[in-house]
Formats: sequence, structure tokens, C-alpha cells
Amino acid sequence: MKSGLPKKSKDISRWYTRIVEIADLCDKRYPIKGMNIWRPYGLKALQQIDRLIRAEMEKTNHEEVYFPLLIPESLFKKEAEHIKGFGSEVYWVSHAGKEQLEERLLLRPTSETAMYPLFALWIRSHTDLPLKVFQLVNIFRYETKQTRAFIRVRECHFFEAHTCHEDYEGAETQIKEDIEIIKQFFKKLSLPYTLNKRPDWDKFAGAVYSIGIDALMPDGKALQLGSFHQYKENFSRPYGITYEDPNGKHVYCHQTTFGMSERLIGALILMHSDDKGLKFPPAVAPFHAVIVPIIFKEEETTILKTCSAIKIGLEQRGLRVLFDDREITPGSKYYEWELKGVPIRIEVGPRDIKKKQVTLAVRNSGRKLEVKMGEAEESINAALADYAEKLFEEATRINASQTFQALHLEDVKDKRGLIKLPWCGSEECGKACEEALDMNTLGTPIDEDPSCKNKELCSICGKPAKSWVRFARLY
RNA sequence: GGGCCCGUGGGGUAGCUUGGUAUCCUUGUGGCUUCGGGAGCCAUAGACUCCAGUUCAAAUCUGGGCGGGCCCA
Repeated sequence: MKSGLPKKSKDISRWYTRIVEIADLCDKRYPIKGMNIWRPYGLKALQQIDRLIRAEMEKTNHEEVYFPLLIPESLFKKEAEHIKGFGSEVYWVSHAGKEQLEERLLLRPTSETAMYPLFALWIRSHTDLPLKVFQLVNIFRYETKQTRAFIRVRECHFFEAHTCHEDYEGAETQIKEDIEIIKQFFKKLSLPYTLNKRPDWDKFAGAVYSIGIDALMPDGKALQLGSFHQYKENFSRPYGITYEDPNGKHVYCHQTTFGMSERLIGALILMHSDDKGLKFPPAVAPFHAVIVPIIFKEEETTILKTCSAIKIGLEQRGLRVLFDDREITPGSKYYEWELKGVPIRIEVGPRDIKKKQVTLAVRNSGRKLEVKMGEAEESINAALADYAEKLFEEATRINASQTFQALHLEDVKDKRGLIKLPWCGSEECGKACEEALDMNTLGTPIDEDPSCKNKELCSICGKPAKSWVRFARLY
């Protein structure tokens, strides 16, 4: 291949490491491990994702905030479990100018400990509740393992929503709302996912329970794309977040968080792509369509003018359109924009001008479509909707082929993918499955009924199973 | 956490075993001719990851740092 791109179908791992740079998403040449540059094209995709998140947050009455990057050590240390979970992977600021700081500051690995002291000041009364805020920020984690663009990085673009409620039920309702939010959100990404309540040994540091959003990738490994956490009073107690109830009593808040990261981009790359390159779903594609002029000398001016007019017309209808008027041949533009995953290509040449039409090509179909000039917008919108649907169907089909359910470990031992087994609920049996399968526990399904209605028995100890549980290899 | 591999123009590579002259493709720049699936010709620019060691001499050998990648737990 010209660009040195391996085939995705042959070596997805090497394909991924190359495509992220060749498609102009990021630049990994910055000399700090795990800290990459967002290039304009990649940043545009990220910003579309942020836009979708903001829209969902607005719909559900969350307000956007922005907290400082630095957190004093003393604040960070207030919740014991939390620091235990993050202690070994935070960056510390110990000096400023020529002075050593009296108190060390850390770069946020997540913002609980930055926000909660302020929540304690903001919340006085039950009428201040629920408090629902979110922010889109960079977080820092000192990853020691192998880093990977968008999937495991040291500086990470992060979304985090934090909520405070009067009681446990209020917090539970919030998590139900979060689940609805991602249903809308992931639909726009054309990404199938699963929700799994993590086992106790794998929940978030400080949480009462955690739910992971896990998407199964084409290589059979699961990629965690986000999580919801129920904190109950675990943070409100050390941080003193209380409100006065109608009876004048001071009560600790119940809290939740909901987080997602730039891993979403990684999932889109892995899931929606082929040997030719990326396939961005319309909702996040930096450009819905790219216009490629087919120039012949004598008609150059007419063609370029027509292209400009089409671009303006489509943009006025809310489409993101790029007019690629670079002086290189059309064929090389086709390859480039297919690699970069633009959903639709609009070709405009002398033949089209004569017939008052444009030629459309959709990224995932080999065919070209000729449509009347005046009907272009309608056709494009229809094609985009159909394309988004096809991406989802294709991803669902891939996932289905590597999802397995069984009563006995032996039946799925040699499988790769997402595995579901009945489980007694004990850590011992969970870990035994992990070892036998050479996989990790994702947890009990939340996106479907996890109960064992037919009196299934634990696949390890043979005692009555409490629920089904999912396993997979992880990214 | 354990093991393995790699670092050569902007990108992809050859050369390294056996120390001495750095290969090819692509890209960039200027120009002419072109343009319905990676165009052609001419001109031109551009590299041995860093530090230390061995040596008359290091891309090549040795050690370390930084960076990149793979496999296993």
C-alpha cells in the first residue's frame, strides 16, 4: 500500500496504529509517552462528539461547569478508597518557579475531589437539589502500560457528569436517566454496546457500585467506553456535602457520576472501518460530504462555480460540506476521503453540468448515484440516514457472531468474544472463570434481564446461580 | 507485573551479521502538460533517536536514557 497501511482484515492492531495518523486524526510524534496531538480533522470529530454530549446534557437539565486542573493533595486524600485507587497513577506538581510547594498539587485524574468541596458550599437546602453538572476537560493518568492512541493515553479528553440528590432513590433515578441518555447517544454513533454492573472487586474507587458501558470490538475484545457510579454517601460524608431538609435536619447527599472519554473515537475507528479506511457515522463525521470537481480545461470555471454554489446551498441546510478544490487528480481525492471516512462524495463534472445533476457515492457502497441538482439535499439526507443504519447493522452483525451464552464453562472455553455464564455471585467463582477463559469479568448485564429464571447453576461451583455474568478480553 | 522486538529525510523502507561511499518508493517545493478511481515529464529540497563507551574510523559493536510496537499474566 502506498501509505504503508496494513490490511485491517489481516492485522487490526497494526492497522489501528497506522490509520490514526494516516487519516489525520492525531500525531503521535510528540515526545511524551501517551500524549498525542489532536490534528484538525481528528479534533473536528471529537468536537462533534462533544456537541452530541452537550445536547444530551442540555435535554436532561445538566449544566456545564469548568473546574481547575490542579487539586491540592489534602483535598484529594479525603476519601480513602479513592486515593487508594488512583494514588499510583497521578502526576504531581511539587515545584513552582524556584520554590518547592508547601503542599503538592496533582493533575486531576478525575474531578470528584476538586468538585465536592465546592458542592458542599453550593448546596444548602433541599431546594438546591438535585444538582446536576458536567464538564468536558482533559484528565491525566500516569499510565505505565503500553499506550495507544485514543484508547490508553496519559492526557485524555474526558466527559464527567456529577450529580447530588436528596436520597438513594434520587440517585438511582439519575442512573436510569443516564442509561436513557447513552441510548440516544450511542444510536447516533451507530455503536452497539452492553451495560454491565461490575463485580465488587472491580468497581470504581469510592463507588458503592459501578456500571460499565462496554462495546465489543471486531477482534473480540471489549472496550470500556464509559461508566456510571453510585456513590451513596461515600463522598458526601468526607467532603461534608449536606442539605437542610424540609424539617430543618441536615442530611448527607447521595451522589452519582457518569463518565466517557476519547475512547469513543477509538471505538468508532475500530468498529466502523474496512481495508479502505474509516467510516464515520454522519453525526460525528467532520464532513457529511466532500465535493470533488472533475475539471476539464474548457469548462473549469463553470465547474468550480457550480461546486461552490452546491456547497453553499447544502451548508445552508445544515450539512457539513468540504469543497476539495486542490489541484490533484480526482482519483487520488477519492482514495483520500474514503480513507478518512467521509460518508458521501459529490462528484461534479462536465457530464453532470450538462444533465443538471450531481453524482453521489456513499462510502460503504460501491455504486454511484446520479441525482438532479435540485434534489441533492434530499438525496443526501436520505443516504446519510440509510448509511448510519447500515453501520449499526454491520456492527451488530459482527458483535452477534462473537457473543456466546452457555450453561457450562466447557461449552465456551475455546470461544473468543463476549461470554455469558450463570454465576453464584462469589468472587472465587468469578475469578475461576476469568482464569479458565483467560478473560476478565465485565459484570452482570444491565441492558437485559440478568436473572436466572430457569434455576441455572453456577458454572463453577454448581450452586444455584444468582445471575448471569459476562466475560471478555479487555483493551 | 514478566518476556520479546524496533528507532535511518515529513511517511514507508534498504543497508547493520562482516565498522569506512546511505538505497528505493512516497511526500514537499517550482514549472509544463493533465483531470469521470491513486497521472506524466523536468528541476529541486530533505535522514542515521539521544548520551556515554570501544575504535584511526560507528547508522552498523557495547551500555544507559527517551520514544514506539508485539506477546504473555
